[in-house]
Amino acid sequence: MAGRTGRVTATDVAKEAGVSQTTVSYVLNDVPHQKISEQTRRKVLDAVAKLGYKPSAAARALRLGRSDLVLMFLPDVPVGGTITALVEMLGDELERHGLNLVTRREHHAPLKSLWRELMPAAVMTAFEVSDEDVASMRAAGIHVVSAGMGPDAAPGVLTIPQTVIGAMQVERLADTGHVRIGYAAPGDPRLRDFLALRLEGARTACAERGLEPPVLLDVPLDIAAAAAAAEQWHSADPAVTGVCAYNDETAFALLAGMRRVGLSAPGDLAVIGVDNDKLAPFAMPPLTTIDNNLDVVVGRAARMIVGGVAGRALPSSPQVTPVSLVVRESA
Amino acid sequence: MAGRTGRVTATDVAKEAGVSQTTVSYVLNDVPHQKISEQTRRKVLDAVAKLGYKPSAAARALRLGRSDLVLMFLPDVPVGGTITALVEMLGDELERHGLNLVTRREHHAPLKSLWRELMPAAVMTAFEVSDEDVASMRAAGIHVVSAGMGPDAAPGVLTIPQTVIGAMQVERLADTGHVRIGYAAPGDPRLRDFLALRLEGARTACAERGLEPPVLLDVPLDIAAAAAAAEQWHSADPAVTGVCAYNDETAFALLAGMRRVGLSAPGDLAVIGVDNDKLAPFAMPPLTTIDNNLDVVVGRAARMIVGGVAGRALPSSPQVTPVSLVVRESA
DNA sequence: CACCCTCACTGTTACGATTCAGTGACGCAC
DNA sequence: GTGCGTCACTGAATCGTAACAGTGAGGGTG
Repeated sequence: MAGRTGRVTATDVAKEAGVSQTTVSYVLNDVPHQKISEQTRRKVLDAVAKLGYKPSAAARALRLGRSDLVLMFLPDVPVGGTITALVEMLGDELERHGLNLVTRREHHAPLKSLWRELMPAAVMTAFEVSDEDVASMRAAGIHVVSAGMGPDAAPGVLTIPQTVIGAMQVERLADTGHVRIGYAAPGDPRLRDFLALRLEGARTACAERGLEPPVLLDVPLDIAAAAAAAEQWHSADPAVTGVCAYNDETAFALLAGMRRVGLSAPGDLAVIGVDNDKLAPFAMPPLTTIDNNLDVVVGRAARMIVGGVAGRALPSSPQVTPVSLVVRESA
Repeated sequence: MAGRTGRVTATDVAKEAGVSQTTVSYVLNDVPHQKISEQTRRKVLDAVAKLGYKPSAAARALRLGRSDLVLMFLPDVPVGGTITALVEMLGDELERHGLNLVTRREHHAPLKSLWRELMPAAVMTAFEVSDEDVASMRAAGIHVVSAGMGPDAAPGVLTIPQTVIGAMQVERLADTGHVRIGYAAPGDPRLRDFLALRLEGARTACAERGLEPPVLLDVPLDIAAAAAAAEQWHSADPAVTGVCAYNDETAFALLAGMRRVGLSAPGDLAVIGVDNDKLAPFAMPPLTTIDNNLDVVVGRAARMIVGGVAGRALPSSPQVTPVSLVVRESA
């Protein structure tokens, strides 16, 4: 049955079923304009089951010129948090459609080298990629789905509107009576791009409400440093009474720093995070935050990727994900 | 230069360099017993650079009978937390050696079907796999690295000793004067296997110290439920004064529940977690926990995988990862 | 009964890499 | 000057699948 390599091939199945290897391929791929009798189809399927045949992904990829891999390029941000969850969810979803997700950090491999090697069915980028790169990938028959973070909702681009996040934070604080707003930036410089957009959203929202622009301070993941920032906001004149944190991590650090210097939320300083971290409900006090609805993003991304691979065109309508406010007690 | 497919092949490089395609392959793979003159080598390398040639992973995989993919089977535990970080780190590490990590949940695809399709260079399993499966993978030339969680340190198996974690938690509590110990189990039934081992470790440690076995209560990720559990421990007779939490998440929930009913840590109830979550220092009070040193695990796993693929034998010595106590304030 | 279709298949090639088995050219020994 | 051994390459087979280009059998038409 199997050759000396031990692998069961389509030829083995053909022999077992008493048909040609071509027929096996036609049956398994449900080739549109090929008529296969029910009887033959059954024989082939039985042989497949009996021998436990699994087509070789490598041979298929070589023949088709593209693999069943989906390549995801990630921005070079610290591990953990939102992106990791996104990867996890997307991987699960693609798996259901027979695709395999492989992730890659932006800085490690220059885009170009990798996609030429792997010939992925699709590429998903979670950061800005040059139009030139996108064009050459598209030319090679690869479906490219981009996740933008800006406010620009280009057709076929999946957008998580970072500016809206910042704006929504400010609005919550303004709605609860705060007029002097602070912004807690993460220490990590790799988050610069995200920070810039969220901050811009916050600034714009302040302007729209007739408030001063937010007072920006770094809040690294360190209690002492966070405490210093808290004091600085609290003792400013006029005092900052509400702070937008870059994310929940930063918010946790800030809350811890506040405790260190005897400040409490939301009384002395209201704090609102971003991400709706699993631990957010257990913060002291429970953390009010912005949920970026990753499940929606993942669902859409998966649909665009799977659809694209199946030959359907990308949606031309903007794909902006809604973000939502989760009110708890800290703001 | 390139065929009608647009792809630059080794044949294109050969033509450009004025040598045979075989020679190109020899140069690029540094084939041991083939003598290639420096001049020819240079010509080939120049042509490669000029054309931007990248070997096709699919063709290589077909020929070699194995791809550059590393397949990782994960237990079906909730997303987030330790395992996700491990995947992230391992992916980065393998990438440095030209390998691509693909993850798969235990429940989705039965092991067998996937490895036959992908012909991975190695398979890493983070849970128990039947010896039969391992044997057939090994027979197919795939390197299998298993991460066990039990106390058994089989040769070639990477072990994160879950029992030691539970024991270490108890020891910390006992060392700080606690004699009546509680154990906070997570609500999620999918964590059952891990729970059983950690709990067993805790039980054994209690016995060795001459303490009663730990009082087990469920602490789901819900403040009210956690509060109830906290009161139950606190009002027991004799009272439980120190609790081992299944992980940091559970510990956060417990601490939040305790606040709800006016109990504080470590005074009324000392709490010790597991995982050394990024947010652990910012808990109220800062969370004492067990660090399972994932970086060490990842380093070893990567070394075993890369070594195995390169043909080196697996280390025969036990590969038990040290876990360590991180003392903060909650216990 | 010659012609053309459709049906239900089969023979063969191509995808792009690795690698076994040569093959001239050259040097050296006897 | 024949024999032998390196050296530095090249030709061709091979991996397993997809799909193009047939092919014989059977049926309907004029």
